[in-house]
Amino acid sequence: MALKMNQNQVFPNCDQLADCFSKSFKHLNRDEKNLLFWEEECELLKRGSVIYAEGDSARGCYFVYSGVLKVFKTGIEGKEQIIRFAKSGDIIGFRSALSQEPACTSSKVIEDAIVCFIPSHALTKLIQANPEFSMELIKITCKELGQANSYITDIAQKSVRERLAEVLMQLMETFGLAQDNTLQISLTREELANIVGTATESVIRLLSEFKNDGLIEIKGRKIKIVDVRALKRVGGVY
Amino acid sequence: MALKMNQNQVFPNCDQLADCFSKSFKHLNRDEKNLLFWEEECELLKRGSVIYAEGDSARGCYFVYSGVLKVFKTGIEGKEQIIRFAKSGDIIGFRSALSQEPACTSSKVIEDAIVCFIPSHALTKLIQANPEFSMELIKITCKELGQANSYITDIAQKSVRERLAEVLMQLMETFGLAQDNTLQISLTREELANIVGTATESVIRLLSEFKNDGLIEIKGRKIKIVDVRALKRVGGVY
DNA sequence: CTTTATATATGATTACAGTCAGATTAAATC
DNA sequence: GATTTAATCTGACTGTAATCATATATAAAG
Repeated sequence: MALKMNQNQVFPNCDQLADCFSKSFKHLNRDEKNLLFWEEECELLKRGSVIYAEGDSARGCYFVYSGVLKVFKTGIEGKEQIIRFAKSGDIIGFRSALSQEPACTSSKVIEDAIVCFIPSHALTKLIQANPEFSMELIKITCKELGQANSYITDIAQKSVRERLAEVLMQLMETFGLAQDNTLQISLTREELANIVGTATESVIRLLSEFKNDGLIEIKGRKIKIVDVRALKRVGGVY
Repeated sequence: MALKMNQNQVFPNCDQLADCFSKSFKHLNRDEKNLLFWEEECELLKRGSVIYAEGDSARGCYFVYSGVLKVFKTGIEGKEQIIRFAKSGDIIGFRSALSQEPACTSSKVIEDAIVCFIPSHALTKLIQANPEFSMELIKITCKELGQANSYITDIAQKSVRERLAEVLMQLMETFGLAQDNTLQISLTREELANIVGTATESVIRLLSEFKNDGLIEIKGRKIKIVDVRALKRVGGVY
């Protein structure tokens, strides 16, 4: 499965990984970064590849060097609920790596990604050795928890229409817009539905309503954000 | 607001607090527990009291010695979404204490509680000094995150009927049953609705359906669990 | 004990969104 | 480029659960 980076120069070296890691974790010295990326078990993964799946007992976690992943749970009759996305600089799967419990989410590639495996022992050693790192890990987890709690409230109280508008705004925040105001991430209607927590058909209908109302423009999977203010109003985002 | 414990003997002393704390955090020595509870800022709070509210900038977090609290977010038109409960041995509010951001949830007393304030600096000092404590905090947060993710999936995919049955099972897990199989927590119908994420009327209707189907018995706010297997089946809990 | 407020209960109505079915288009694969 | 597969779209129908209205019961307050 895993390919050593030196087999192919598309893979980043230890320093490049460490630089990228510093986007999220600032309090690591050179030795500590070397510890994390010593084994340099990088993989180049194409759209659709599975990084780990619900129930897997993890021997480590994964650092995303490039590309985009979705983290999701599999619910009733296999329907995915997308929990979050991970992009360059993010770590995924450290929950089960640390608690030594089976993974409670799965992770798949949305945009071709380079992912680096970090063994549990390296992560644990860092927590032992570096309190600032622990603190950052706690803060990252707390932030995710805060977002999860917000999403519980939204999904429980807002309509599908409101949630879809909100999700478009979140995607704009997370992935940004191109020069032509197009979302820098392209998802299938089904994936959008699996974020919003609704049926694919509902997303299709609502997207064309948004188009008719002049809020967005659609070219296939590319969504152009036309009226941010109106979308935020629809989504109840302030 | 805060009352020193030595003013009134209903309050626990430092050792009692430390013992209770050890239910959740096992890797603390005597000195570290003393650090946490040195100030012993305990409060006795009655049902309905607010511990902290959304938007508050916290100077610390709270340790629950006894009683039950609800942690919730305030959504559309003031409707509460209950995120979780906290009981003896739990800490609440450390997210905003550590990140120095305003609280993103509120917390209210459900059953009269004794709560002890832990200042941010004590918590931070412990994280600096004790990696095992950091690890426990990370694991606790991760566990909460896992539960939040499950709940997102449930609320997005299950019916109100299924979710109510599931919530009853969760309450049974968390608070246990008395000798007569009655849930050891009594909530208003509105509070139940604010966990499930539905209207109060729907909870009322579904509870009496469950009663007619022989799954539960109701005496006011006391809910007697009659048929666990059937409730789990309805809730899709396995 | 009486009054007021809050919680619970039930009915009637509406509407949002899910499901099912079929048609069309786009994307992969050979 | 042809074939297969997957994704998108549209329509019709259904059902769950929200809302509104009102009655009753229970708890809190005077």
